[in-house]
Amino acid sequence: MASAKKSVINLKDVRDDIFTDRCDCDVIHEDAVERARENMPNPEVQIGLAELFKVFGDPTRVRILCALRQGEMCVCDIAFLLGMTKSAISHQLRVLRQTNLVKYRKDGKTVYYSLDDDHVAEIIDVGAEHVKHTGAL
Amino acid sequence: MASAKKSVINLKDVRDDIFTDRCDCDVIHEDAVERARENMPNPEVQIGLAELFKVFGDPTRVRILCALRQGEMCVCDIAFLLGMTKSAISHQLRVLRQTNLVKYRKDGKTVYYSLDDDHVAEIIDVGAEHVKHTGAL
DNA sequence: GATACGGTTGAACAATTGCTCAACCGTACA
DNA sequence: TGTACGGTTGAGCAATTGTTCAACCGTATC
Repeated sequence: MASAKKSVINLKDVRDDIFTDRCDCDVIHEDAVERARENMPNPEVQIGLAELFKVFGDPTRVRILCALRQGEMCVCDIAFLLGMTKSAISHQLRVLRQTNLVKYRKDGKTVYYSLDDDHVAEIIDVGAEHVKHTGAL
Repeated sequence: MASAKKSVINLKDVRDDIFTDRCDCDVIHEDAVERARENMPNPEVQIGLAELFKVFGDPTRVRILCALRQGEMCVCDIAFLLGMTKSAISHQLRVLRQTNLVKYRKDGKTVYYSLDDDHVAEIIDVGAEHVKHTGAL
């Protein structure tokens, strides 16, 4: 839980999965497997991807990110906007902080949060485009 | 669970969250809240985003998608590549099918899976770029 | 100093989730 | 027809996760 690394997903476990052969079948198309193995992002990036998207994959967190995409806000503002408690929002902001998706600045009692990186907005936009395009709802 | 809609996240519950005021504080910056409320994607898109990213947010599923990004593969190939059982892979492929991220074709006993949409590859790429850029591991 | 308020935190609980296991379906081939 | 194999499925279990609740920290104001 409060492991040394901030990783939500245990990298070692996944590595074990990768290198321990638990497969219950033979390869049918060696060429396809070889092509995939060579061109896929390396395991570290794969796990990083899963961790990144996992954070985006919660309604509360993604709504917070959508809100912050429009400009910085304090915890109370976000709580009011989403109709949730400060505590619930603060817990999720902690996750977003630890994964470097938001940054913050303090001013007196107030803490202002904002997106940490242009990539974050970009990911939201690409995702939103897909959602609208497929109407997958 | 096996609800009428294929939604993993219950849209109605989130709507209730949105419109039921569970906030335990006052707005501090009305302008910021109003700006966010006006410019955020609508609730349907917000939930769609969370559902989409939730699917990407699992190591096994994202690795499957990374593999299929290099070309179509059958279940056995994927199982071998990831060192997992056909069953485990098949369960995850079902999720990917239901969310329209992969499509498939049958040929005899074999089922070939591939990405359903260019957006899927795009999302992987944008995410991978962010992961490499931040070194957030 | 006392009070109020923005914000954080940890424990606990309910809900969700991914894999395993065993059984099963369909197609191919002997 | 029987056997083998690719693939799917449902139940069950262990692990993870998001919210609530209560307590607490810091800063500002009286």
